[in-house]
This record gives sequence, C-alpha cells and structure tokens, in this order.
Amino acid sequence: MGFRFVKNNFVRLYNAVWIAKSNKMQLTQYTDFSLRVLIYLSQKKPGELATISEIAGFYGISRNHLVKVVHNLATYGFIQTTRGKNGGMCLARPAAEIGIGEVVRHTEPNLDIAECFNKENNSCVISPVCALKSILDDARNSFMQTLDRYTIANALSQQHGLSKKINIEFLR
Amino acid sequence: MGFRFVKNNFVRLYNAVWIAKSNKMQLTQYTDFSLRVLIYLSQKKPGELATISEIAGFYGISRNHLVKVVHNLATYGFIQTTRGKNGGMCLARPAAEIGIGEVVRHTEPNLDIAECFNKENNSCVISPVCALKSILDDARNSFMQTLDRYTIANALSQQHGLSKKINIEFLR
DNA sequence: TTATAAAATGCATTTTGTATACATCAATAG
DNA sequence: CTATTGATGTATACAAAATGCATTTTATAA
Repeated sequence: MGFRFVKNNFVRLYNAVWIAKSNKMQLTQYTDFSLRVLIYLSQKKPGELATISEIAGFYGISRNHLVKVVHNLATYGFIQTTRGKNGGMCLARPAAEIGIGEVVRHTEPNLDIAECFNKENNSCVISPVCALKSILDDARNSFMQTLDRYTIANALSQQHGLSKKINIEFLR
Repeated sequence: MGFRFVKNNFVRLYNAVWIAKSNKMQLTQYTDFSLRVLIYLSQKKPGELATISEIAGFYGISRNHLVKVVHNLATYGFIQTTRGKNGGMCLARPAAEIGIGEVVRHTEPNLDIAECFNKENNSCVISPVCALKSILDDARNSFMQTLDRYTIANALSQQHGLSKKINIEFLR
C-alpha cells in the first residue's frame, strides 16, 4: 500500500528473539495519504477541484481517514478547500514549490524533537554524559535534509511516458 | 527516558486536527536499551562481566525486557554471554569497533525495506509511476549513513571530565 | 428559500505493535 | 546438588494509529 516501508512480510521475533513486524522508524499512513493527496492534486488541470470522496475512491483508501488528512493539509496551507456544492480542493501552490520535507514535518510531529532529558520523565542516569542524543539528532537531520531536496513535482516518475498514462487515469 | 525522541509533551490533534503524541519515526525502546547496554558494558574493565539484573537496576528499566535485548545482542555477536553462577556478559569487540548504525540495523528491522509494491498488499494505483519510494529510500540511507559514522565509543561525551565521573558511578 | 453537496468536527471503536510480566528450561560454578 | 544466571516461550496491558459513524457548518444550485 503506497510507498511506505510498512506492511511487508519481514517478520522478526520480538519476544525471545524477534516476533512481529515493527512499524517504528516509518512514516504513518497519515503522511502517506497526505503526500498522495498532493500528488493527485498535482495532476489536476488549473482551476479544477477534487473532492475527498473522489480521491478516496481513486486510491481505494478510507474516506474517513482522508477527511482528517485533507483538513490538516488545508490548515497548513498546502491546499485550498471550498465547502458546499461543487466544492472541493486544489493545490495552494505549484507542486514544484511544495517540498516533501515540508509536508512530512507537518504530518510527523515528533521529527523535530530528540528529547533525551525530558524535564519530568527523564530517568536515564547517564544522560548528562550521553552523546546519543546528538548522534541521533545528526542522523535525523540528514534524513530530513534529503527529503528537502525533493518536491511533489518530483514524486511522479517522468520516464517512459508514464506521466501521460497516469494523467489519463487521473482525469478520466 | 534515554535519548529517544519519544515521550515529550508535544501534543497534536490526530482526529480533526492533531491529537496525541506520535511515536513513529522514532527508535524503539528495544534499540534504546540495546545501545544503553553496550554503553554500560563499554565502561567495564577488561574481563569483567555484568549481569542483566545489574544493568536493569542501574538504568531503572524493566528486567524482563532487557532479557530479550541482551539475548538479541548476543545472537548478533555484539556481546558474549555466560550462563550460570558468576555468569554475565561483556562486549565481544572493543566499543570503538561497534557501529551505532550496525546496532540499529539489528534492532530496527524494517529500516532496510522501503516497500512500495508489496506483491500481495500493494493497493496503490499510482505505484508504477510513483517516485516516492526512491525518495524515501534516499532519505533513509542518509539517516543510516550518518549513524554509521559513530560507534559505541563515541556515545559518551568525553568532555568536562564527565567520563571519569560516569566511570565511578558505573563501577561503584 | 429550500435542497443538496461538500468540508469540518467530534466521538467511538477496532486493530496493531510495543512493552511488560511471568513461568519455566538450560547451563555453569562451587 | 544447589544456587545463580542467561535462554525461551506464552500471556497480558497499554498506547497509538487507523477506521467508522454521526452531526454540524458552509456554500451553491435550483
């Protein structure tokens, strides 16, 4: 489902050795859906609106979940929404001006925080001398900086004439 | 607790807007504990063993959980364990030769997989033309490559004489 | 002005994975 | 043989994501 790292057959035993599929260090479906909505909208003609039901139907995903995703995207100014009959949504900016990292930052909240010593909760006795916080900070920054090099416009492969094919599907 | 990004006061509404603390895109306690065990062991004198109870007591964490962590670390050759009376564990290699990335790869299984089109589960209609998979691959590789630049020996700050202080605490 | 269609909002429920507890088994020292 | 320590497997608790449902608000068309 989508591009996520999630839901594969890799099984690890967690008790004893590794048991089940982990879902940490992965983006949420929330982010997945957010990006896919933006990709969908990027294929619309200028001025044309898409509805939540239309997008949910296209991808075959939960309409209810998408409602929240769309609202969030609107709140942070990635899309513009119009209520009422013939309403819908469209990109608030050109796809080439919407950074993947920017979107992820608004859908994966804890990315910005590497909290080693939470004032209340810190119970790690070595935190005063522990450098892991900065090491992980460093790694997470690398992750986000890489995402920042891409935009929604980069998210569809332009090779092999497939973008034309997808247009047809999208706007059928 | 520890260095993790987890458990902070950042609250987002998830329904409607954002509700609760997300815990995605974060390392598990499993990894947290794994690294902390290795850090602890790196402060032991050569030949000296530590027990699970000792480490659990030192950090004030669940002994039961630590049992699995230790077993996993032994399975992948990071530590050597000895059962029975006067048993315990020690590092299998010098701390400077144990990479953070290497450890994380053995405790966060799904890091290696950016599965966009799972043979059975793929339901994303645009996956044939979707470039998000490679974009996320790229970002995740940046993350891991950064971790690969550090070892367990780098995980304790050597500044301000704190490493001496921690030694005392550790080996008291 | 009324009917309709769309997003906005809030709450409830289900699902899933992590964390934890608990109960034994296996091995080693003395 | 017995005590101690890791190894192993099962069961339970909890938190967060995902999903579903109901209602409200807003805008447009007829």
